[in-house]
This record gives sequence, C-alpha cells and structure tokens, in this order.
Amino acid sequence: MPQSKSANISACSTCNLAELCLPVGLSAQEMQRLDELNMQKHSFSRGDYLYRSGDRFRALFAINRGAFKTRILHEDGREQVTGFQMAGEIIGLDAISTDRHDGEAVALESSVVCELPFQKLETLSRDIPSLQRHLHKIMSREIVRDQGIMLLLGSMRSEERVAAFLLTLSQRYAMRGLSPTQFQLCMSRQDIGSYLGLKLETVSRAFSHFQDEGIIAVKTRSIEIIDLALLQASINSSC
Amino acid sequence: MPQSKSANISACSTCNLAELCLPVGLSAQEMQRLDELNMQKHSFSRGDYLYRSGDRFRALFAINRGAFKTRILHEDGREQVTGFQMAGEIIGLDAISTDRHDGEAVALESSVVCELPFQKLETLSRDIPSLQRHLHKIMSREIVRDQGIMLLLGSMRSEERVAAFLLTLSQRYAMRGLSPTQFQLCMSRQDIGSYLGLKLETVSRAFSHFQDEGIIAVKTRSIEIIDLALLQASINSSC
DNA sequence: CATGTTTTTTGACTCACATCAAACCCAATT
DNA sequence: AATTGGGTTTGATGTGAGTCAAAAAACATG
Repeated sequence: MPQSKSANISACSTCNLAELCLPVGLSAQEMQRLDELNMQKHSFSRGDYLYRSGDRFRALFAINRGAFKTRILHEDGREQVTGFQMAGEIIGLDAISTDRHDGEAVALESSVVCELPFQKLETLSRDIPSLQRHLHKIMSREIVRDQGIMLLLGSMRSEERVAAFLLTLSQRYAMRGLSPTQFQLCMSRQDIGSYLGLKLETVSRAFSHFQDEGIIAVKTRSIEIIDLALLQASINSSC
Repeated sequence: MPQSKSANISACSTCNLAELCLPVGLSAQEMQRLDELNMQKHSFSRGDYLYRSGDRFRALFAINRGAFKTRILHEDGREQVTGFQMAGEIIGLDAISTDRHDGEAVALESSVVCELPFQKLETLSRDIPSLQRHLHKIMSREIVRDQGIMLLLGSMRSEERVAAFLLTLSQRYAMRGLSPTQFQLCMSRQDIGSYLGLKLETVSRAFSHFQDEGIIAVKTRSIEIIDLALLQASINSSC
C-alpha cells in the first residue's frame, strides 16, 4: 500500500491539465516496479504497455517527460487511439481503465509513444477530499475533450480533422510555455490517423496539402505552423 | 437555493446508470420553474431546450420518464448528438455543461427528445461526500461510454454503427426490465445519424438492409430484433 | 376527412477517403 | 559502403457513404 503522506495540492503553473501536484510518494514495491521498468528500458519502445497492476491502472501518473497515448482495444483486434498525453498532464484514471461498456469488454490501455520516465503521483485515494475535487475537474475536462473529439470524428472531413489536431497541439504547447508554431510531433502518422479516424496516408496527404498551400512546413516529425489564421480557417471553410 | 436535506443515497435497482437516489428536493423557485415547464407542455417538442440557468446546467437530473439527448454545438452551427439519456438515467453534469475546449466555445446542451417530465435530484453540492463518490462512477462511465463512441466513430462503417447502436439500446432496455428485442425508438433518424456520424439516409438504408436480411423488423419508430446473434455478428463480420 | 407538414424511404449520381502498391527517406547495423 | 527495416510520401484505382431529388408514409390540423 502507498505510504500515506500529507497531500500537497495546489494549482501548478507548469502542469496544464493537472492542476494537481503531490510530492512523489512511492511505496517500496512501486519503487521496485519502477526500477524494473527502468531496467528494461530497452524493451520499452513505441507500442509497449506501460504499467498495469492486474488488468487495470491503479494510480494516477503525472507525466514528467515524454508522451503517451491512450487507446481502446476491441476484442477483435481493432484499436483506436483516444488521446495523447504529454508532459505535465495526467494519465491513468483508475476507474476508467478497465470496465465493461455495453456488455463488451473494452480495455483501456496506455502505451508509450515517446520516452518513458514518469512519476507516480498518488493512488486515487478516496479519503483526500481536495484530491477528489481536482479529480472532478480532470474528469470533466476529459469528458469535454472526448466530446470535442466526437464532434471531430462525427462531422469533420479529413483536412479539417488534421487542422484541428495541429491547432490543439499548438495550444497545448503554448500552455506549457513552448513554441506554439514550431514543435515536434511525438507520434506516428499511424497513431494520428487512428486518433482522427483516418488512414495514415490520408494524414500524410493532408500534411502535404497544407504544406503546398504554405500553411505549414512539415519535415517528417517537425512541424512549423506558418499561417495560423489560415489553419484556423481551414476548419470552417470547407463545411 | 435548494433546501438542504439529508441525502439518502443508495444503489437503486430501477435506475441503471444512476445508482444514486435522493429524495426529490426542489426549492420553491425550482418547483415554480418545473410548473412553468409543465404549463407549457405543448410548447415542448423535439428539439426544444430543456432547462438552463444562465448558460449552464447547474444540477443533476434523474430522468423519470421520457428521453433526452445531449449534444454539442459548434459556433458555426454544426451540432453533434453525443448521447441519448433515457428514463432512470442521469442528465446535466454541471461541470461539463459549458466549457472552453481547446479555445473554442463549445456549448453542451440538452434538448427534449420525447416527453418531458423529470425530477431534479440535487445540485452538485461539494459537501456531500457520498454523492461525490457516486458522481465519480457516473463520470467514469460517461468517459467509458464516450470512448466507446469514439471507437465507433473512428473505426466502424455505417452498418456496424447502426448495429452497435441497436444493440446498446437493446441492452439498456433489458437493464431496465423492458423487452430487449422489441422497443420504440425515441429519436429521429436525423438524431441517430448525428450520434453515429452518419447521414439520416444512411441510417435508413442500414435499417432497410437489416430488415431485408431478416435481422430486424422496422416500422418507422418500432424496432423488433429478430436475430440478435446475427446483429451482433454484423458488427465484426464486415471488418 | 381533406390538407399541409414532417419524417422516412428509395434511387441515381458523385466524391472523399480507403485501398493497394511502389518509391523514398532516414537511422541503425553489418 | 551496402543492407535492412520502419516510417513516410505519392500515385492509381475502387468503393462506401454523402448528396440531391422525389416519392411514400406518418403525423398534425382545421
């Protein structure tokens, strides 16, 4: 069990999604597990699973460095990336990790997209009311985010989706004090496609097209947004 | 303000999503508002707004009778139905009602799909810890549900989506002790389409096709599932 | 019951995206 | 320098679902 320590929760300027800072309090066995993971560092590559106790995540993690993706796995092998989590954000909401949805087993998993280091924050303990309240915010935001993606998946066409994707990335970087117009993608075209409900070729074509239009400059994983306004516009114009 | 009364929370066998029962505690003005709504009963039709204080829902409602839809509105007029809530379920999570998502104003609204009567449950009061805990479950489930829809929107084709939709409806009715094979749709093809990311014609065609196959029997809003196994199969087969 | 309105169905056509396939780039390995 | 392999780009082609349109059915109204 995690060593109980006084929770130290405060709005955190560097964590955008989080707003939730706790001293890192790892139990002995969790420390050991972390070590194991670090030991096997080389076996960790894109697509590998992160950390599961049993068949569900039991804790919240604040991502220190690197980026992760969350995805849903259908039993028939279909998978969908449901989000990308970057440094300063939260991953692994306990309650939603594994659950039955409409009678079908839906496994929610996290896999490494980029690098791996992370910090265990705190197990989702029922008895820290202020943590709970923050959790509400996080979950609410998760829902709002999901609903946004639903809008995207349900009613946008390919280039609009890619534009929207780039813009949200841009904003997330901006929130973290990084350049909103020049950044590295930390996920493959494949993953972007899965996230946006598109095939990787379509994503690539969208990038190329935006580049031809002079809206962005792409060099594989490096993105520079040249005309942010045009990118914005390309979401609404074509509909 | 709502009259504070002792919360009486317990697992509720008739409420499937809820698991949350409170004595109906309406304040005077809320009672009045409810009366107003009942007065104007005839002015309520599909698509009308339900109940908003300011521009956000301030309370949780347990739906007593009828059905509602939740949707997102984009400023450019685009809308997407994000879910259907039926009797015995919960509607109107405060925190997510109106929020900024990725810098764009996204309004979450509820509109009446079928009939209107509802009961106010309790304002989302921070000071009832057991309510909070239940809220977690509800929100978790909301997230899981959303993620399922994302899977659907992202990687299923039209007939699979419609099949999945019918199956979840079936299960929800079953959970409520109603017939899982014979029920009335309480939403238009349009709404189903919006929910599934399809056009209404496509939904109609899917229904017709399933009917031709002898899997279901459709008569406008009346659905009978004839071969549940085949319906199940049609989700996986075509992929 | 006749009439107007909305919802649903059906058909013909089009187009955006998926699919298939080949070439390319870049980094790691030998 | 040559090889291998994953990720990316690009092109040619096919198809599922959108679009447009019109008829039919369901529903509402006087």
